[in-house]
Amino acid sequence: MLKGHLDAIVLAALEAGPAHGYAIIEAIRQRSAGTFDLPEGTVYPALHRLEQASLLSSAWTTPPNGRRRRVYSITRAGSAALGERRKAWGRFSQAVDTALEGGRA
Amino acid sequence: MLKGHLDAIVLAALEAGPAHGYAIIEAIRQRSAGTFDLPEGTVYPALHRLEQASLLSSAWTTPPNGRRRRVYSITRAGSAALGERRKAWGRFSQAVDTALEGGRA
DNA sequence: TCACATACCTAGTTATGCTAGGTATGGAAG
DNA sequence: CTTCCATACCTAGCATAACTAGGTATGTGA
Repeated sequence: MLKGHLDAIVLAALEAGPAHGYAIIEAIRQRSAGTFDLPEGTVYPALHRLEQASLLSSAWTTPPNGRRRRVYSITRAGSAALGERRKAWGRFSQAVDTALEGGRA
Repeated sequence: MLKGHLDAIVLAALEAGPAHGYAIIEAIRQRSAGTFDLPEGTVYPALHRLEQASLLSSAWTTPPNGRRRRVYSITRAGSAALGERRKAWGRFSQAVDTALEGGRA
């Protein structure tokens, strides 16, 4: 369970440049050092959600020798949202750290 | 949204000693420096869940000059589970950190 | 031609946190 | 003495999110 931070992770994966669903899954696996090996049923709905929210845009591509792919790009709003999410994650993880340690930190 | 880490936070709050629901809410608020100001509708069901799972035990108390209170204590299994949760949180937060930073960390 | 990897999708289940109510008592204020 | 507030407990039902478990289709190599 990714506990609500999936959106930020997907946005971050697309920050480096556009990619299609399968590649995003692979990128997340590598960027998290293997910890997040996400099933398609998790990622595809998330991509649709993010596009619905205008944080991503998508376009179908059919390269001459390849399969059809839906390539996602992060939008301006998506970059802004990612910035927010990163800050929110920082605050959240800090708070959990101190709560788990007894408030001593 | 506490995103699945509520149980660990509640267990950690009870590590210092038994407490009743209202006091636990207060303790969590202080231990998280005000970040987690949890509604009762979040905490009470969580306490019941944790007792159901034998990670907590409870007893009613009626102090001579006070109201009835249900005091929760962490069990042996609860302490063990808390240890696990702390480790899981460490792994999880580390993975999110690197995923958000681009895997450079 | 048969299997496998790539590539996409969705319906339905489950878990969990929260909203929005409700009950009851002790103490303070008027 | 009654009215209000803080304390203290509870639950039904809602919303969201991630995952399970399917399905479709195509290119590639055996």
